[in-house]
Amino acid sequence: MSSQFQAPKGVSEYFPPRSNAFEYVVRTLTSPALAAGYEPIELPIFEDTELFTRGVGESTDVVSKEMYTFEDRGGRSITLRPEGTAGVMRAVIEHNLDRGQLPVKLFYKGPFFRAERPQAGRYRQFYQFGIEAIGVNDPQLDAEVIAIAYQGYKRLGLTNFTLHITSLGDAESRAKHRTALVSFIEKLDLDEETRSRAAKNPLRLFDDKRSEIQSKMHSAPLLMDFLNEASKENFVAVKKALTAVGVPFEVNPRMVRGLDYYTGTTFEFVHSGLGAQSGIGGGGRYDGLMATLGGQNLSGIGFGLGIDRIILAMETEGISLTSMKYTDLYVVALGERAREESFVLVNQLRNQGFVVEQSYGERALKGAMKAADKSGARFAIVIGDAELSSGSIELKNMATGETVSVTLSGLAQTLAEKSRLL
RNA sequence: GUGGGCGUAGCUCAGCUGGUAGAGCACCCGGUUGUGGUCCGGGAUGUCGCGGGUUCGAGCCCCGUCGCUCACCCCA
Repeated sequence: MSSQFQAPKGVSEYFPPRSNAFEYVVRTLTSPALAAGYEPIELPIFEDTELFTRGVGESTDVVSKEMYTFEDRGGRSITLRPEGTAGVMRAVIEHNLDRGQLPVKLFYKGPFFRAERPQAGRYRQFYQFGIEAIGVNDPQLDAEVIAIAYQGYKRLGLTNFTLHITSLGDAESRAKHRTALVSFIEKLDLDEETRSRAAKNPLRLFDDKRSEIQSKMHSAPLLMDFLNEASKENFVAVKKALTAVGVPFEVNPRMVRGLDYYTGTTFEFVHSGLGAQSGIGGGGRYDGLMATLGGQNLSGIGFGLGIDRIILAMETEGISLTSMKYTDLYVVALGERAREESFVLVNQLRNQGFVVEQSYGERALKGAMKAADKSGARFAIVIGDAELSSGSIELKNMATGETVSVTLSGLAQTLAEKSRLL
């Protein structure tokens, strides 16, 4: 029980049966993105540290205290990626992906790293699925990105979640609001730490969970009320498009995102069954990011969805996660000669596309059948000397217990027919 | 970085005011010379997180330490 090595603190790990859910979730989230023409991009897990300090923003907690940063052997400062968008933008700029048809539509998945104190749904290594659509600023594209996330959650069977959206407007709107908000906050009685947080980004105070802060912020000026005409129209168009495709949302003018690059439409999916870390995904538009990183001045929009939290959410909703393993046939062989022959048979069936498992070694038949049951296989066969000489086997339906006689040579055919029936 | 809770079998946990370590599940074998799920019988499994202290005696009390966990800040 006291194993010599333990996984590093706060990492999420997946092993059977739960790992089946992990693969399934990633696959399911990917399909709506594929349906909308997004293409995969595979990127490094570590990047030049400056990519994040400049892209994500020095004032964010992510950059100022949560990055895994180290020096490589060449004396370069390297950081394990804490989020996905900055790396995607770097690759787009570096490889000139934005020189052709726009928008560039990409999706990615993989591990991300933040050196935080772990808690329920928060890990130091966690997994995200994300998409980015770069180079076009169209409210329909905003709605498309949000709808892709929404469809992913729905396909997984999730229901207890809410989509919060707001608009941070354009630079002009934000500047006006910031002035008003800062002068409002100056008049508040705040502790030193909170005040310094507000100095970095005054919007952060909207997101403070402490009730005394919330009540003080109750009458704070909302960015929503400072949107200029263009920003307002844009937000109306996004909402209209979402409604048109049946994506329900709640406008939440107090919503704040943790990364500094967001502008315009921002959104967050919140699940009700998760405890303190309830965000299962979020994203938004980023107007200045690409230029900040040395590329063209193109706008983009994207999201990141937390695979770990989605799996937790599915578990709290009682969505069955362990039944995602699928096996057509379990083969039990009795005796030396039968084991040799059945090994060949099993391989043939696998090559024909069936999912086939088998028993190994000499096992008691009862135990082997139990293993067949545990495997979740839909059918099982037993092969011994009798079957080899007669060429006929009993194909057993594990759910009903019924058996039918089939010839060894006709097994694949029969299996294929039975599969089609179910 | 700050605060709470918890470390006993593979898993979930019980263990009285200190007196020789338990249950359920899972696993293996058998009841049924070759057909799983239910039932019955049998079997294997523990540095009681680690180190020290108190005591005739510590899983239990005290100190330290490590780990896990939940929450705050923040976020997927």
